[in-house]
Amino acid sequence: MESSSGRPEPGAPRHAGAEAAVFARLAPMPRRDRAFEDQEPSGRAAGRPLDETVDSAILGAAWQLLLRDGYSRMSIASVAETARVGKPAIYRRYRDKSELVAAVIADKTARVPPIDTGSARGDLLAHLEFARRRFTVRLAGTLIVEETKHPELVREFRERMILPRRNEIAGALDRGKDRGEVRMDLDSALAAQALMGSFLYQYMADGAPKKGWSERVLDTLWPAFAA
Amino acid sequence: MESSSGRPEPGAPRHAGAEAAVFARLAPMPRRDRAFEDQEPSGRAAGRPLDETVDSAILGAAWQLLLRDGYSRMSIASVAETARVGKPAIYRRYRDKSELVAAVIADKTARVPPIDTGSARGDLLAHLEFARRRFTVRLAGTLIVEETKHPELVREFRERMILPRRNEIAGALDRGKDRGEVRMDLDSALAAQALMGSFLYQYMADGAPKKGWSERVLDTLWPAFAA
DNA sequence: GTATCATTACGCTATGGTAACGTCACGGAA
DNA sequence: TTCCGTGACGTTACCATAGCGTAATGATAC
Repeated sequence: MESSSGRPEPGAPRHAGAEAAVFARLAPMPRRDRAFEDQEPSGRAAGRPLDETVDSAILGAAWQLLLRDGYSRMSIASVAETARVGKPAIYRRYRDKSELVAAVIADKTARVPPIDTGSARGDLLAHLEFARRRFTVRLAGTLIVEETKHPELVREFRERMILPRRNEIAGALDRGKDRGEVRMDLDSALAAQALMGSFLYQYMADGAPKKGWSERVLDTLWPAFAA
Repeated sequence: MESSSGRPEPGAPRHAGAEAAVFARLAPMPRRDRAFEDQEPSGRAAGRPLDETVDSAILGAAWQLLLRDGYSRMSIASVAETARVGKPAIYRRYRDKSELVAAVIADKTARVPPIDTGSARGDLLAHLEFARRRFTVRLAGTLIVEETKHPELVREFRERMILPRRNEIAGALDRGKDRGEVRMDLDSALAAQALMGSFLYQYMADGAPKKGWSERVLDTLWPAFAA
């Protein structure tokens, strides 16, 4: 039973036998660590290495299908097909679907573009516009539903996609305080939530907001932020 | 075959009724249409009538499982099992899963409790508290994901659960304007979105908010609303 | 020699949706 | 009251499909 895979990675059971997989729950990320730079100074590599173009094809396809179909409707087979890759190529890298999706989230991680227009209002407007064009409500929706079944996914999502952006916005407000544009006792995090939340709720109520929406929101809420 | 009425129909908004009429054009509806317009004058009923306890058991189970598992994971079989009902009893009422879920939404419809504390701040606080304890982010999430596949569901959700509440809150703000508590040029709908949206985003970022959260949000945003 | 690659197939389980069976509730007619 | 037709009831079985995860194969890259 012991998987015959002669995988050189001792600590990273990738897809072991059924029973081994149970214990493997503790060791996420099969071979993914390699992505963080091939430590292993010695050029160790028995056998053919993983193809990195396959890596990114899988991640790209998974991201695309996750957005389109949601978590539970996204199938490994469809990911493989979209990526023009065999299913085993996926299972070679990720133990199961949830691990793949976690990797996708990690891959797409935030990348909050550094926004600093010089004024708090300008920063907030830029963030709203960014959210309006990029924020993926559907992704948030499909992941939050998995809360009970896959809490790791929600944690990953929060820590990598939600919180960094909220903190970035809060930071813009804090800079505004230093410049005297924003009232000192404002709870920046709550303010950031109100802004981003407006977007979320707008999407829920009426669908994606149109151009000019960001300005209206900011005009409405700014009096609560201004010094 | 249009209607051999099978149901005595004592004002049962259950499956059919005006609410289900939304789907009437897409959906032939086996014998449900009759419920809201067919002649009940004559003691309409050939055969055994639908059991209303089964009606509500199905809706209750479906609601519960929809919240727990999300739309795509919720199965008809599990609904039947939870409701202690046979699958055919469900298919006798709804053509398919999406129609069942639409009926569930219709059934749970808003029921925005009339909130009127006498002050705009009091009303807003009450609404926030209500959302904090009752708003089902998971439901919103799972439905928004179905946007492309089942647009009717999203429409139903918006028109029955989201918009009525938003309008109720906006109404509270408008009453505040009349009393001079709220600034006249406030966009009430946007303000309502910011409040409810704060809740949504809070849930996404940190999970369900704790006690005291509503007050903090309101304290933060109120200056933007006040006259 | 080893481990990846794509392809194909397989076993298993879950699901949607339908059909058949015998039973039970109801209204209307005898 | 008795009987009958209608249609809902639960149960069980069934079909077709789809998904997950594994295995076998032959080729190919290190």
